[in-house]
Amino acid sequence: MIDIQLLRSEIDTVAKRLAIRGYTLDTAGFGSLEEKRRQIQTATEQLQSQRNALAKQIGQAKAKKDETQAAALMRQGAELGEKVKQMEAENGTVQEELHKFVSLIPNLLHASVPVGSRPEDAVEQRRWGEPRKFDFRAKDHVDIGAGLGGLDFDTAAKLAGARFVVMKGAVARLHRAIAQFMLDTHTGEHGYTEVYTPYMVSGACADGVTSLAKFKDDLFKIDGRDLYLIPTSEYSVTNFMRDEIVPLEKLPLKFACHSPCFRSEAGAAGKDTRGMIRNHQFDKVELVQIVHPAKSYEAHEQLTGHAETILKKLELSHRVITLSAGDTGFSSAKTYDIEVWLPGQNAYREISSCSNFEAFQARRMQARFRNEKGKPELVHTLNGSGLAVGRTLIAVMENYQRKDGGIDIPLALRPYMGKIETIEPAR
RNA sequence: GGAGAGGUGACGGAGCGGUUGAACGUGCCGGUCUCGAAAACCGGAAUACGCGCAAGCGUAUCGUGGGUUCGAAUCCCACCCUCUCCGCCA
Repeated sequence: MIDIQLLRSEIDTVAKRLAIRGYTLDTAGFGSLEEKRRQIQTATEQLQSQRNALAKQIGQAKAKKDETQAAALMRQGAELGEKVKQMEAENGTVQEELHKFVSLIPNLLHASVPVGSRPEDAVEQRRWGEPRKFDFRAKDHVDIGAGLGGLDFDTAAKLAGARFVVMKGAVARLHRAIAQFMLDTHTGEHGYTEVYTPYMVSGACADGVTSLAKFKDDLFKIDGRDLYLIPTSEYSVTNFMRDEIVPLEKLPLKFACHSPCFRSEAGAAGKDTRGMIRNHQFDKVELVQIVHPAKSYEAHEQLTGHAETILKKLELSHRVITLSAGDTGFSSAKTYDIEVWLPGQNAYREISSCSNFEAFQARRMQARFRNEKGKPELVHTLNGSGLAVGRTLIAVMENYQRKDGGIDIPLALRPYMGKIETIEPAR
């Protein structure tokens, strides 16, 4: 949520900044809603004040045993009470309306975010390694997986329909090894605390990290309950801070979480339907940081670096881009995507998204710290994939494939794979 | 799933229909004392919002949401959560 005070005091500036990301702020609509709110709230509070004063007088009259006086005042109170109730209801409605209006506004972008709304408007920050060259025609992970007997989309479809996968044997183990490797790296070398969380969260938590009203169609909801399957553990982990005020010295908080992620992919019909690039269920190791507002951009660079480390250790060529204004997510002020080279697609594809949300999420979930003056202040929140496990598996399979259909295990993963150094094609 | 107990400020813990935003204690901040510290004593300190140039005034908040009442932390209802016992279970 953006700061409503800012909306009140500098609406034109806010509108201009939102326009950069292609969002048209209804300034007139806000103005009239805000005016209405001002009137109703003031009127309500005045009535409440009258009611409270009257109640106090009645109390005093009763204390003095002046029953006549008390009875007269109580008649007045009954009348006033009705008015108060009506006004309070009206006030509740307008406050809710205003809150809804504001909560649907996306975050303001950082000044360094490239203008534009197309993917091509993203700015490449850096590139690491060379796309691997093969002296044979490189296959994609679907064909490699079939050859290894390790990826089975037919069985998955039988179980749950499209966009799922069944992994078997050494490939399933490799998938597990990748997750372990990531967690160990982030906890052992980057100072993150490993956490395990619920895979379902309440609607309030979902609304804490983004707009539930806007994005509920992307989530799987538990039938008849206020519970959603997490589309990323950002949903569970960031909400550790919901309604909390932590001491200054606790910051920064750094959490790493391995979890499955569930996404309905409602708007992705026909996109990336082959293989396991875009599934309803995938594993991810998520990095979450809760930091002092003055440190969030520094933390953003570090967190992105932590995610990149995984790819470097796996010797996978990748690049880092700053998403364009139009592509930056609803809650984010600035996002770096890390894209890994996929020979099967002959392209760099997203494997991590690292965002600084500034106080946007913190304001939604009232996540605060006690600042240098001892006053509560909103924290800044960040997160990034470190990395998507399924897509990393794809990258490993495609980049480490051999002409005979087998794959080599990257050195960094071998400690997690027993004595296995390769996965050989199925007979 | 059944039976019971309970959810109050940073924490412990009173209050159980009326000057209670909330006693008291601990912790915290400032001061007195001290060479310094401890102890003792004095004082201060919640959050959000509204109106106002400001001083200030007002409103809301005692798990959440409703209700009763002139007035609710206190009474009633529903829900959530925690604890104890029983049952069941990975």
